[in-house]
Amino acid sequence: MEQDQRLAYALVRTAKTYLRLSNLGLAELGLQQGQDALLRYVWARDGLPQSELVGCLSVEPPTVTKMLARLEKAGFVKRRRDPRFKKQWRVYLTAKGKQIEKDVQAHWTRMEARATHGLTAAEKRSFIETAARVRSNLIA
Amino acid sequence: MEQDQRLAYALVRTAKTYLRLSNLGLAELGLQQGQDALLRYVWARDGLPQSELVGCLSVEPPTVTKMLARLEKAGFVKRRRDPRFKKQWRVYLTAKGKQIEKDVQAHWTRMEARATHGLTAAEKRSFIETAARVRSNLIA
DNA sequence: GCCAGATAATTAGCCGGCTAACTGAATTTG
DNA sequence: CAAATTCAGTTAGCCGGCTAATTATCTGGC
Repeated sequence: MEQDQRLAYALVRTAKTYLRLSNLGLAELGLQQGQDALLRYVWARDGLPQSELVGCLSVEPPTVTKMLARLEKAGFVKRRRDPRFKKQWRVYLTAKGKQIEKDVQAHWTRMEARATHGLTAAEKRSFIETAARVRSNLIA
Repeated sequence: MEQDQRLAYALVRTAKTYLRLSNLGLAELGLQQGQDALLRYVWARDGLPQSELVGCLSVEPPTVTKMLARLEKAGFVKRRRDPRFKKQWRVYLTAKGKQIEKDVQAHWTRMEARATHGLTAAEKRSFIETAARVRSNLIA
């Protein structure tokens, strides 16, 4: 079909395929869908404000509220009000949240190897660069 | 961050950005999220069986059930049982469903132009081809 | 012909995403 | 200082996606 000539179609279809497969691995670690994406930022900076997650994840505030509620319920993070700036919540890792980091990173590494199998370094670099240009076209 | 060197990260992030923007345009036409993707197959073959949509969209049966229920409620399609093969439902366009086709295709064309702005034909082709290889790596 | 198994679709219930409308805290401004 | 505004986060409710379990309809083998 002519649709198959569209970059957008290839992009979205491939991303969906990736996410579907990736979620299987995450489920084995006790995580759902985009929870790894959120944890990534908490691993990088323990205690970051909730509002910053909204920015990092490019997602709306209610989405973060729900995700954190579930991650907290599942025992990966806990939230505390900032004592000086009380309208703000900060997100902290629990022991369980810290422990799972290396498993998730191993999962990402495995997924990346599988996705890029048979690509040269140049092909991979070129794909990433084009994706970045497409994204900035869309944001502009 | 090192994450930015991963193809998968670039892929998923760009696709999300695309979908978010695309949905704004679809909303103006009275459609939601993936409803255009489903309609595409009905435009190509009016009266196709519901089960075929499951295959085309690479999605699970309950997802199609829900999407069709909403598209039907919104008046874009109607479903009829196959008279000979009664366990199967077929999906037909309404007048409204037919009318909207050209608007959606114009939307896709606009989005594609915006996404690929500044890319050469070769860059675009190369991106699509790499995406296809990544996808087949993941499916295998 | 009849019963077992495969197949088409549905229901219930969960998660991630959104918008709209709201609460409560902090800051700006008259 | 008080009122208005802006900002952080929540709640409700919708949609697209999933899995698990169920219903209804074929199809095959005995």
